[in-house]
Amino acid sequence: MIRGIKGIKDIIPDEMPKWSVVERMAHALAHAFGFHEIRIPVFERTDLFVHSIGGSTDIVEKEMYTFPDKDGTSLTLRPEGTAGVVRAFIERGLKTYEASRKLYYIGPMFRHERPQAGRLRQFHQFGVEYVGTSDPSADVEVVTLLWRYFSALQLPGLSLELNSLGVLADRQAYKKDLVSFLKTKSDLLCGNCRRRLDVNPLRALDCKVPTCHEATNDAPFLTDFLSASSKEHFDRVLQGLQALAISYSLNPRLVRGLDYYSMTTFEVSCSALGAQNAIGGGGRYDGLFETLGGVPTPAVGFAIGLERVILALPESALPAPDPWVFVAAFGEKGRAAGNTLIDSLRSNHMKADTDYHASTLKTLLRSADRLNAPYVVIIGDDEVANNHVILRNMATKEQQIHPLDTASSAISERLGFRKHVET
RNA sequence: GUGGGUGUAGCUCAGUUGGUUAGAGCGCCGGAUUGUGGAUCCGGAGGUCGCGGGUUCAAUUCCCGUCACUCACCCCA
Repeated sequence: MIRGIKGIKDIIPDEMPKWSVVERMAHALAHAFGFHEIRIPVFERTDLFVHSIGGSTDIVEKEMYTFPDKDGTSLTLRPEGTAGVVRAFIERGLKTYEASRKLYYIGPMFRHERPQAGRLRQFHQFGVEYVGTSDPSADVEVVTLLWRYFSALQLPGLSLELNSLGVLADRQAYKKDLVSFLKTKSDLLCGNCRRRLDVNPLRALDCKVPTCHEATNDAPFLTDFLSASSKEHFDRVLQGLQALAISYSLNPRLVRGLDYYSMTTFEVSCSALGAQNAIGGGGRYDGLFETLGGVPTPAVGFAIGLERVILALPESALPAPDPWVFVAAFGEKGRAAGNTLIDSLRSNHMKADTDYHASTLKTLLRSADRLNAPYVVIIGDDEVANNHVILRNMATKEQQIHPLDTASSAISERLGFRKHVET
């Protein structure tokens, strides 16, 4: 037997109702906020990710699925979506299209990590990118969409944290100060943090090793190093969120794992999730376009892990299943009439199905019961002889007779009408 | 990459201090007066006990290895 790949899951039909809800809500809210869908390739040149995400990040250092093309070009399965969107934006000249200011995507991402609860090697993200404005209102809008999306799906135990990384000059001044501080505490730091003291000292701030946490207790805050304009930008973002009654907390330790972030960063965690509790996050990346060879263009976006959303999704977020009829047709004439009726119901956009394995009324009803059919149409030789069918409500056991020639439209109308009333 | 846990029926799991035909619940199939489902009762199908090797008269059970799944570290969504 040939097995699937570790950390790469099939999404089986049983799980699809949740996926449908989660994806439909993403499309619906993204559209409501004026974002337009973009579909970008699942693999790109490796350089794209190295230059955007950053060579010293974990993603690039050890988590990418990289392989040579036939001509030797190094290609990589996308570990995230922003790099590809920005590449497409620059390469295709999307700047000239009004719709391209606000983009969103849904699709699979790939990272070679050890799988665990809420972490897979192929996982799916819903992300948005608001391109071309540095107005703090854009930051607010993106965070608002993120928050409204989770609220609409009724996810429990959410908390939103924000931080500002400032502009590059702010961070450089801060890094200098932080490194000299950390060096005084280096005996407390874990090996990992000590190693990246020079390349990525900010990471020590959100290291979970207790001694590191202790060591960084009195560390200087990046917030204190923000320039006046950075600070003003961040304040306006926070005011915007307050005005919309979106509650958040400030986390000066919030450091994101991708190098391209600047200014506003944010993350939503979900207490219903377990160890991998980051369900969505993002921030501003004003320098990325330039890094990738485009004209300097400010932008802000987020990415949401859909598997994690599904793990936290309550049953109440699922819509009631559509009404449908199971056609219980038996006997020679009954089955023939049943097949015609099924086709006619389907032509009326009424979901109709049967079970050819069952041949008696008893087994047909049992099958209908197992399939959770709310209604069953009974049609045997007797019904055909009498020119009618029986419509049975499985929950109430109530049965009514419909003339055979108008049964399809009568049933479609009746159950279709119910559908509109219920939803 | 590192650590822990677990691999026995379709699913959830017992069990064998090494010993003949390996169990339960759920599910599935059939039946319990002929054309009315779920409940109950009766019957039935279904397992190389993850894989490989070792010890032994004998291994599903003990030992070693290996693979898979899983949780956690790390990191992120």
